[in-house]
Amino acid sequence: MRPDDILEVRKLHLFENMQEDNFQAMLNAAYLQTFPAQAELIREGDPSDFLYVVLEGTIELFAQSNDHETTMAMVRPFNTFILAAVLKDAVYLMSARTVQRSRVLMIPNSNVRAALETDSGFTRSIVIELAGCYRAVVKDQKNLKLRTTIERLANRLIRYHKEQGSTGSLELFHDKKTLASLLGMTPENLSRAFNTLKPYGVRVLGNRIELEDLDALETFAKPDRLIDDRSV
Amino acid sequence: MRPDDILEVRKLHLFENMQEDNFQAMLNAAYLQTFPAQAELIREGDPSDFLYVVLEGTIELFAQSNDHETTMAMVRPFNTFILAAVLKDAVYLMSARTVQRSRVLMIPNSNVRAALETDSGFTRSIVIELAGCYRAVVKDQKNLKLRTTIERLANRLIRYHKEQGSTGSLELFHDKKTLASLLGMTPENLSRAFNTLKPYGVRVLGNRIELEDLDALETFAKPDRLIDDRSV
DNA sequence: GATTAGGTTTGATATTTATCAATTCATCTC
DNA sequence: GAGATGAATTGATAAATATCAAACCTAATC
Repeated sequence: MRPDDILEVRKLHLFENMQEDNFQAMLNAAYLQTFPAQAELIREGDPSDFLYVVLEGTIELFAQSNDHETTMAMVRPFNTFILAAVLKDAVYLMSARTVQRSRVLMIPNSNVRAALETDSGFTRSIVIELAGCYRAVVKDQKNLKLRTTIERLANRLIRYHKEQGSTGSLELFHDKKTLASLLGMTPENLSRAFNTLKPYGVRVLGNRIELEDLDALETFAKPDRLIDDRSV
Repeated sequence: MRPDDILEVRKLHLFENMQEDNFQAMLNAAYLQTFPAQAELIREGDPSDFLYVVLEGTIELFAQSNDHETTMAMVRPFNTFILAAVLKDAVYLMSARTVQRSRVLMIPNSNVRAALETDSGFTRSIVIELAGCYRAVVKDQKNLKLRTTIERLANRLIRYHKEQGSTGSLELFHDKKTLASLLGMTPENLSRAFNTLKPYGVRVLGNRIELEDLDALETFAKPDRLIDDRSV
């Protein structure tokens, strides 16, 4: 494992309150793996074996039922995924695959839960992390139940725009098919939703989106900090 | 506070690993309140002040945005609500109101978080509880994104039927308007969804629903343990 | 027991969203 | 540069869901 990777992992909120020796023990037990694009990391229904930390690349969390598939979330560095399944020692509720070639740290389930018992700083961090995950899903659910597809797209564009420095344009890090699924709609509808937003200054240039009239877009989208603000 | 209430609270998974003196201290700081029907307990966007434990009655958690309102969950004894907001010391993401006259234990935010720091048994229970809450919302989201309204209704009926002892009939504990919102549809559509399920042996008698052909209903609903099984 | 209020159902219709098929576009390979 | 592949878009249509209005039912009130 590269020294600056260790540093990055150490800086994660989840690990920053952990005692140094516990952190080292956990790292020693962990595996660092690089996966090619489109590799399946976990499958829903399987018992949880590792806690995953994304160091490089992008991971798609998705779920299936009755021949339908939907994207639940995209995980980018330096975030963890499927923490809840590990803590409850339960089966995964979501599957995970790489989008691009990705580097991932895998910490065995048993080591995470051992550290949970012995390191109170780690335990407190886990509580905060989990509470944050919970609130993120609740916001997602409000987004789904209270907005139309077009409103969801508009607000997502505003969010990405802000995250990328409010420069008047933004880049989509996943293809439109995935974005559509993430927003709970079909690719065809996403395409039409972009057209509907044209009068509000939304220009689509492949993966680059230009927002030429942010005020108009925000008036339309009516962003709500209790849904869209990741930090709340 | 009645002795058997204390006993019930003590038995909650959230408190069962707490040290006796910490539990007593927390209880001493808590308020026991009885609210009439339709009383608003908390409003989304307000800073969190209490952790709530439902001892009697039913609480509806709901959210609003742009003149729309949706029911997020119904909380019955003996469960807690808005734990995540308290732990993060953040604003509420959901509002809460009583459905019927309800008795509720209110533990001040600061006492919960103090106990979190000092009582490691409590901290571990919180981790498990939170992880469970997270997984419940993830299941909800899969339910919303992967199923039609009619499938959601069918599976919900099967779940209530099982929870109530699989006697061939079940009772709805909330009115149909609320059930519709919980399932992400309008009351009119819920009514029509019930009609659509008639060929599968679903009989509606006010708040009582009879399932006369459970096999047929399950064949239609295709229940999925990774969505419908509360214990997974 | 008549009256009222609110929940529920039904009917007619509109809107939203999905599906299917065809076409365009971009990218990669040879 | 031709061909092949898959994503993205467009058009036509179907299905799902919401809306609006009216009727109906039920329970509470006076």
